[in-house]
Amino acid sequence: MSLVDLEAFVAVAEEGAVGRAARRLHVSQPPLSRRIAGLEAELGQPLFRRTARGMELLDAGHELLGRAKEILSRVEDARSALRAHSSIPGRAPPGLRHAKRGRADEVDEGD
Amino acid sequence: MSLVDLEAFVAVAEEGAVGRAARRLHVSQPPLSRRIAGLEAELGQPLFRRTARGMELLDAGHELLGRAKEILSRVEDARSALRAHSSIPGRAPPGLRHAKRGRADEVDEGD
DNA sequence: CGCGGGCCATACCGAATGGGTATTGGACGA
DNA sequence: TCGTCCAATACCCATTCGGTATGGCCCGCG
Repeated sequence: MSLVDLEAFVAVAEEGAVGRAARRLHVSQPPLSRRIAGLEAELGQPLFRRTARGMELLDAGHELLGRAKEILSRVEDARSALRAHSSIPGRAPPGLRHAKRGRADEVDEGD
Repeated sequence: MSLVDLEAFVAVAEEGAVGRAARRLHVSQPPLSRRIAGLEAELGQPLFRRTARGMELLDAGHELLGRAKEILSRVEDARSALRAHSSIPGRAPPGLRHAKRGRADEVDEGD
């Protein structure tokens, strides 16, 4: 269970369909579908019921949804806290992230 | 910032040295060292000060430490809640995780 | 003062992860 | 029955990631 898994899960839960969630997350449907399946496998139980027109949250899924959102928001908090806390000792304006061994530095554009 | 990053960070913070943390996490030192460096790069600021005998938490590091532990514990909670909640609709005893596309199913032995 | 042992960082390589395209199969509505 | 929307699978390639080997630094001890 990684944070990416949780984001994927939340997106699918909220969109009610892998395809739509995939568009929302800017990935294609199959990887996302696999990710959900992998998450369910890891947890040892299904989170969704596959219907003809999408994915419907199961009980376990509901249980997870709240917690997942909670966790993701804490992560966001941590990120911004760190940003705020930014370099009280030795600052360095963002923009130069000197990531030696690639770390994509992704930007979230709001389309 | 992934959960693995956070675990790594916490381990290093608590052990005070990458090498010891690496042993604790059952990985070798270089990947862990890289992971910390990557995390710092991603956050845009150092979390540790490298001294001759280990890693010393910086302010930003302290800030992160609490939050990281909090997040990790929530994740654990989610896991056990899911386990408890286990398959009220359609059970399936653990042991068969049918993970199609490898998901290592790691077991944490307590050495 | 040189040697040994602790530490972290880098270089390099091979295995595993992960995303993308193409495709299949089921369910529904026109 | 056909067209559409859905998720799952098969396959392939790029990227990520961990391990080994190595280097450089700093300290304490003989």
